Amino acid sequence: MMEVKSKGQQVSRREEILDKAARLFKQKGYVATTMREIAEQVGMEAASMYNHIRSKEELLEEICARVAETYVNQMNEIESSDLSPIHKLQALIRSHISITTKNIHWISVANNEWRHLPETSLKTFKKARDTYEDRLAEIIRSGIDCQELAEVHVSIALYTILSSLRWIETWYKPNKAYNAKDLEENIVNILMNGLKKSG
Amino acid sequence: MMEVKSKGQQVSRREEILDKAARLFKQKGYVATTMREIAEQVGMEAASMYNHIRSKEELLEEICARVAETYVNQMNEIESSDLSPIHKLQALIRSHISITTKNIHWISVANNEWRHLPETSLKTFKKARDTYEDRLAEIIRSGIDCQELAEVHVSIALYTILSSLRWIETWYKPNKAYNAKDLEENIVNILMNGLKKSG
DNA sequence: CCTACCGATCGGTAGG
DNA sequence: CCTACCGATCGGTAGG
Repeated sequence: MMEVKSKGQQVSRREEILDKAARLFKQKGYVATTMREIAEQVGMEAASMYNHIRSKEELLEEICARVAETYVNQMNEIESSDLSPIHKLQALIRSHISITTKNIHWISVANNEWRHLPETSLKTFKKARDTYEDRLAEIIRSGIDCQELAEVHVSIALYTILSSLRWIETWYKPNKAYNAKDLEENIVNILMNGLKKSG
Repeated sequence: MMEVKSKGQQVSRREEILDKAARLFKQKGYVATTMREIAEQVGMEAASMYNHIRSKEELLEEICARVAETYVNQMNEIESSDLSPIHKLQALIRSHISITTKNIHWISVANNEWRHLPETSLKTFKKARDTYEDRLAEIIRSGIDCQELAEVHVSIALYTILSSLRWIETWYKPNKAYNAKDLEENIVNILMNGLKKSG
């Protein structure tokens, strides 16, 4: 449910193209990835892909749109819960890390290649992202107001949190000295104790 | 001295090309930026630029190399100081933020476009980056050993710090509600208090 | 520093 | 799903 890409053995040809594209877009960047390279990964000629997709841009659009939707769904769930601000924030961080480690290629593309979206979907994506940030900022603000959080500058705290989370896709490798749970515990610890009012 | 790009009124044509290129590379990405666009910003024909530079790749190489050098110089200074680990870490974070806000385009390009470097300079860049990370990790490790820092996972702490700093170039705008000093204070606060041993 | 131009490669289409 | 192919654009060179 919090998976960006579809699962199961029998995925459609279209899903396969999307997933191979996401991997290549992450690895080489959207502009530097050619349709011929994607086709090679899928195992067909470049021209044949156009029976399943409309354009290269459409691939990027779908990847970004699904990622945005996943984040919004997560935010909806947590925001409507009855947790206190600090616990909402904590839940969001955990959920964010979990989504990222599970869909690392897709998230990476949405985070780094969205500026190459064509105008209409670019606008939509930016709006979704801005709304997400506003809602997270509101949670931080509430936390400060009810004295659960230290009196940091809201937008600096916001971006410090998002930065720490967004960069997971850059350096996280599942086969490291720590697993996704360790990652979660450590990051939550560093961020939350830094934000928590000590006095 | 900690400036990546050269200052002064009378910069050479080459420096002008490099700086315009850095701005465009940050804005559109290296691959999506054309030599014709850079030329237009400089005010000449694309072909004319080749009297000042060798290739498009050379522009990226020089930008990345200068940024890497700046960071290494900064690390050398702080590492050889007689500060305690926690104060070294703090000094590094402050210096890092200062360098970033002063050379935002160049730093952004080095952080996001380095993978498009040609093989030889790619190797050099990666090595410089890895060494930098190792040295920073060593500072964190010392801080944990002498009980100045909490017992976090070193590499997770390392990347959480670097992430928070690297993303400044994405969202920092000098004309915001806070200036570079505010930014410094707030980030140092969030990160350090999260790392500092509370007991 | 410009005009003229080139080989390579790109995203995408026609037609089967 | 493939073969054949096209218009556009790219980084870069020749020659002045």
